[in-house]
Amino acid sequence: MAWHGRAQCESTLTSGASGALGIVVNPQPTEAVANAEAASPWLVQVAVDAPIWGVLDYACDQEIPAGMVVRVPLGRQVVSGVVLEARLAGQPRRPLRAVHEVCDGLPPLGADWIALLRFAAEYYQRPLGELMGAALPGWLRGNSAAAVRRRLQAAQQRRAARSYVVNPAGREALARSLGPRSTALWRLAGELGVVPAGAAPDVPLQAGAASLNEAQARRLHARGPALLREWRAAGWLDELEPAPPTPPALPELHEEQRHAVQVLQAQQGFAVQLLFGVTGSGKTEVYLRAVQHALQRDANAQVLVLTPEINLTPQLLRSFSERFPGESLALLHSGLAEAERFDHWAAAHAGRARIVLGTRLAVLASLPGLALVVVDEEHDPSYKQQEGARYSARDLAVWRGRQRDVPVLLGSATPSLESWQAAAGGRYGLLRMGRRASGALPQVRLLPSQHDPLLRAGGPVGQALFDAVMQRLVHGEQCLLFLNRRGYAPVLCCPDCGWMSDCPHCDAHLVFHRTDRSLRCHHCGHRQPVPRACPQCGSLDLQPVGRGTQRVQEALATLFPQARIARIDADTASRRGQAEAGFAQVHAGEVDILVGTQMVTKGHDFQRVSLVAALNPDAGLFSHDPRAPERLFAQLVQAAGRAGRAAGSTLGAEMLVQTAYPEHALYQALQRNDYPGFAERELAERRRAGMPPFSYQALLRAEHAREQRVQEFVEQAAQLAVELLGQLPAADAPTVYPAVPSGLARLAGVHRRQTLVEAARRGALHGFLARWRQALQELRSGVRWAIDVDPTEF
DNA sequence: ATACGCGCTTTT
DNA sequence: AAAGCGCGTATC
Repeated sequence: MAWHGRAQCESTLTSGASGALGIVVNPQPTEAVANAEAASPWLVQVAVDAPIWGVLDYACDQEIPAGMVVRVPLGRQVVSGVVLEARLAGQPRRPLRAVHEVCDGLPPLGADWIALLRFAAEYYQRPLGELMGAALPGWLRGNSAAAVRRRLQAAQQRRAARSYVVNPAGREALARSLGPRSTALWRLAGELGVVPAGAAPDVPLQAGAASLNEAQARRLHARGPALLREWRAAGWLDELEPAPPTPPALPELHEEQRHAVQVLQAQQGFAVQLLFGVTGSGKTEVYLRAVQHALQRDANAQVLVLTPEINLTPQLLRSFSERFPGESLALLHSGLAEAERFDHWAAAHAGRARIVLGTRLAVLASLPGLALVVVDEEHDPSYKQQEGARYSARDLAVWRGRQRDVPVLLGSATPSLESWQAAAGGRYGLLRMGRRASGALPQVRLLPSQHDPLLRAGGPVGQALFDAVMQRLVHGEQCLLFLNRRGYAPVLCCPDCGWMSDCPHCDAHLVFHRTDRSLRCHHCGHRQPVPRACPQCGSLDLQPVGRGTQRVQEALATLFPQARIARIDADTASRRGQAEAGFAQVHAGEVDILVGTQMVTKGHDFQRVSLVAALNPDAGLFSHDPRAPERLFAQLVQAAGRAGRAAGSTLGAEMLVQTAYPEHALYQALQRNDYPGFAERELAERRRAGMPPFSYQALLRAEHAREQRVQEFVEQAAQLAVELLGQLPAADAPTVYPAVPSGLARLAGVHRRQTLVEAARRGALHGFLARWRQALQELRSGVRWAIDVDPTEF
């Protein structure tokens, strides 16, 4: 299909500003307002990324198929949008602006992709254009059709890049032909291992340096690829045939894996399997086999593999690229540079990338050949987007599976209660893997903190934990200690007048950071120097209260003077790669004790760590957030998984929990390694309280700098809700709870309120939400608000 | 989002 | 009177 890049050129009167006297006659280039019937008979509906609820109408001189990406004028800028529909229109009611150009290099987005986004927009109560903006790579928004074409072409050339090696005859001939000068050409030749005659190769050639591909050559010299081809034509170079990838030997499956793989391979069409496997039970191998099966079945098949933010880094990626060396793999996550992400997105959209590995945003990618969806660590909270369109990537993954009638595989050692309940109810299949493939699960020991002398004296480590750590040190094994507070102390306090270091913008304490003597707000980023004296009474005796990772590190240095102690948290990891460097130190055995926040419990397997300890996890037991217990359980299980892969541990792997509530059911279940028991209790509680997954929730979140304005807004919202509920059948009507201040009632100087809505049926909730949202929009309140469907944070 | 206009306040 | 800015509104 031949699409002209320029659908309808704007007739820019460039001469408008150049009158003889230099008088600006028409400072704005006059745009074609395309209402002339003959020129632009087509009316195109376009979704653009702006907080606009409807779609926008543009004029065009040709039909454009649905799904095409177009550039359209919006206000005074030109942005990218997606064509939803084009039709021959009569006289438009008012003059329409013209489609600027069509991104003809991109194949149109498929009807299934548009249906996915329509669904997500409706379900999460957000504008379609906004969802599309989140789904399309940001690079597309700001670049012209020509730039898109160039970028696609460059990627094409990179793929086609051939590699060359110099042959024995060519070595001398090439050296002679180059002459003594032209350093640029010599750089190319040097890369091929050709040295000037007589020059002593003082730098030994690196292995592999003798082959050069066209992409590398381009970086060395603008005409690099052309030169390589010339030299090839002269017979000096040989083209290196890409070695056909050798399929790696497959590891033996253990019994549970074999069963899981068997079930997955027998699956036809849409079905969700929940792979409940303890840490180290070999879930990844099951994913790999399922992916392999899907790819083998159909040459056009694509698989989507989702992973939580942190886990993307090395391990899963390596597993996939090693297992499928010949397949094109696209990565989609926010860490990629914008243009690079576009390349990966385009590879997925073209169907070329057969494996698409990414974080939550990847669930919105265009995948014309989607044949399998895998969601690793499906319980992970990072699958829920917490701003803008607050979608759940896991839920949308399941939706996509149903839409395409393909299997979905959810994996976790601690499944979400939603998925667990779905499996219990038979809606999902359940595949259990309870055996660790290598080594035993760590023993969990609960250490009562209540009457511990060391803890009472204010230390971070009780007697039992001290002894345990000491033992590991003696045996040369590593320990990992974590707590969820970074900084030195969570608050600075004046013992004389009771003053506390509070954030001027948030309802939170300023955290004392000793290294740079600052007080910092971990919520809004506010930062100020530590006052010399109490700002309220002038006392010089300000005391740090509580413990953060810095203070723990300091205390440990005193307790274990012989140990090498490292700390990894958001502070030490502020600069890129610094965390990786810290992890590398641990791997290399240069560290005896690693202190950190939750950060250290994710993603990394430490071969020589045999003891993991949670210093004070009790806060998760009594939070007002109903999801705190399941998050705590998942975190502790995940942390435990960091230990005990140690093959050579003499003491055996242990997970220690310092707690004032060793009898608490959560810890008891943890100790028995009994996720099902924990889930059953939690679900019973949820059922009793009528909470999800036994009901469906949405949260109206509202915020404004002036407290009164938010308050008025939530009151009006409640009033509107009452009116709407009166119109709905009573049996079905959702419950609208009174508005309450959000968890952090004031954040960065903004006051926040929230209103919970709950219904027994999803349909009832959505019927209400759509109307409520519309009514709230019509208020034009000036208060920032949003509806969070299936909220996970309160 | 981004930009603009309106009406109010503050500044000159 | 001019400049400044908080707020509401439209973007096709």
